[in-house]
Amino acid sequence: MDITKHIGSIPFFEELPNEQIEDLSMIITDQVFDRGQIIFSEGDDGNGFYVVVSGRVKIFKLSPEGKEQILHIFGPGDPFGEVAVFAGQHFPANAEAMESSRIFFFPRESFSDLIKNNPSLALNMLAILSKRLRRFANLIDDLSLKEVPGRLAAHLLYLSGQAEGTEQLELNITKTQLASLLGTIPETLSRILGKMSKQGLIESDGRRIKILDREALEELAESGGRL
Amino acid sequence: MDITKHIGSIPFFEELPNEQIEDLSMIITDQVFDRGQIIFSEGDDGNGFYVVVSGRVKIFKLSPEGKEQILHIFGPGDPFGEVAVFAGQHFPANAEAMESSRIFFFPRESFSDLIKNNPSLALNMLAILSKRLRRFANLIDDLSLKEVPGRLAAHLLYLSGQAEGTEQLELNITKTQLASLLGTIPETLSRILGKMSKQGLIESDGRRIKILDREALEELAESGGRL
DNA sequence: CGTGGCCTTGATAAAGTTCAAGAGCCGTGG
DNA sequence: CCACGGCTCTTGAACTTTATCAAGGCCACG
Repeated sequence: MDITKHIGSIPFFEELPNEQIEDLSMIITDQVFDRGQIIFSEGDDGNGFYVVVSGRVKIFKLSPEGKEQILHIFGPGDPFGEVAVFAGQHFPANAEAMESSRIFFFPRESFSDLIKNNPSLALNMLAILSKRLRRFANLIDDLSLKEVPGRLAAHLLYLSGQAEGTEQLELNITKTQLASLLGTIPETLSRILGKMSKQGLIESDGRRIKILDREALEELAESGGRL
Repeated sequence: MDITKHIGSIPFFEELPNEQIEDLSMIITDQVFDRGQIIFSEGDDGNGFYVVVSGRVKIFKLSPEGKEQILHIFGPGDPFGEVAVFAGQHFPANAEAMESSRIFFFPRESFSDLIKNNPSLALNMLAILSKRLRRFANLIDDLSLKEVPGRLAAHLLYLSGQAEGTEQLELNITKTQLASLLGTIPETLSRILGKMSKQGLIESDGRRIKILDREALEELAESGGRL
């Protein structure tokens, strides 16, 4: 098995001495999930956490009527479900494989033992949780203070920040999912993309979006914006 | 000074050996903030974190037009601003004293040293951050999936859960602040409280609110609810 | 080639915000 | 002691944003 290789390449475990990586490899469960398969559901007992090895996983909440709000989309190297390990017992949201994905599972006990002996691991984990808190704070801010065009503008700028330089973006999710990520519905998203195109802010062709007027987008994102 | 006594009584530091509490007391800055005074602003450099000793502190985001979304309200024993210590450098939101408050400040360096030697401290911190993530996830869920009546119902039930048993609640914040906490504005909150009263779900008199029909409220909170 | 998912567009309706005005409350200072 | 200013809360009316419902087009995959 090449499990140890995989573990070593998870950013989060990088600094771990080989010895401990081998220990880890003994307690890991290695699983593959098909596209659409549920990894865990809100309220399930969480007796460990997961790391994406390959593929993508979406973390989301469901309203009683079945509408979903996506909280995160995680890819290779990203841990998820850790909240259940440190606070309380059950998962606060649902996790589903967006495509065929390989996932490592780390049982709670062994992991918290590990942390007790590895302060740097704890600090890593603290950094990860802190970053998520920060992102959530922004999302809450956006949801309550900005309207959809503002949220979309902010998101596009965020994406272009990732892929630095280029004004040319490629969505790696469907527009329906993007809508859910922005806290709205596909119809509304579609209309707003339309308006933005008509006003020359962007060019939108399927999953390809080109930023034409970055300043105007920034203005929109800042101001909470109307179109 | 009785700083050590105060530190010992912060839940979070409880398990710390006396020695280290004394070490801590050497590096703490002890400050008093008046009502309305800003403790830090979004974007400020965060070279440490805070703990409320007495009083109350509100953590919030501001829209460019000045509308605020309250993220947390913290009281005695609650730490805040830790995100800046573990992830990145600047504070992701604003902090303001809601009343005259005594606050301890812990410089980043010394605190992260401390954590390196105290795994249980790290675990405590992880638990705190995890709980906040969980609360945020719920808030996001509410904001995007529920309408205001549903959020209000959920919040009232949450409050009554705290003060266990009684159906009689006393808000300890203004209705304007409650509106901000729910992601809406005072006018809307006022109207919805009015409707709930008319329909016999609650009785509302100033800051005193009495739950008359708990089941109906639960139904509202569950279903995302209309009135 | 048909079926299902995804995307778009239109008409309609609901929820919430904005703006404006007024009432109640409280602490300060004349 | 009373009046003033400031703040909170409430209510009404107009308006805006967004969701809902319905229908049609497109594309990929079996």
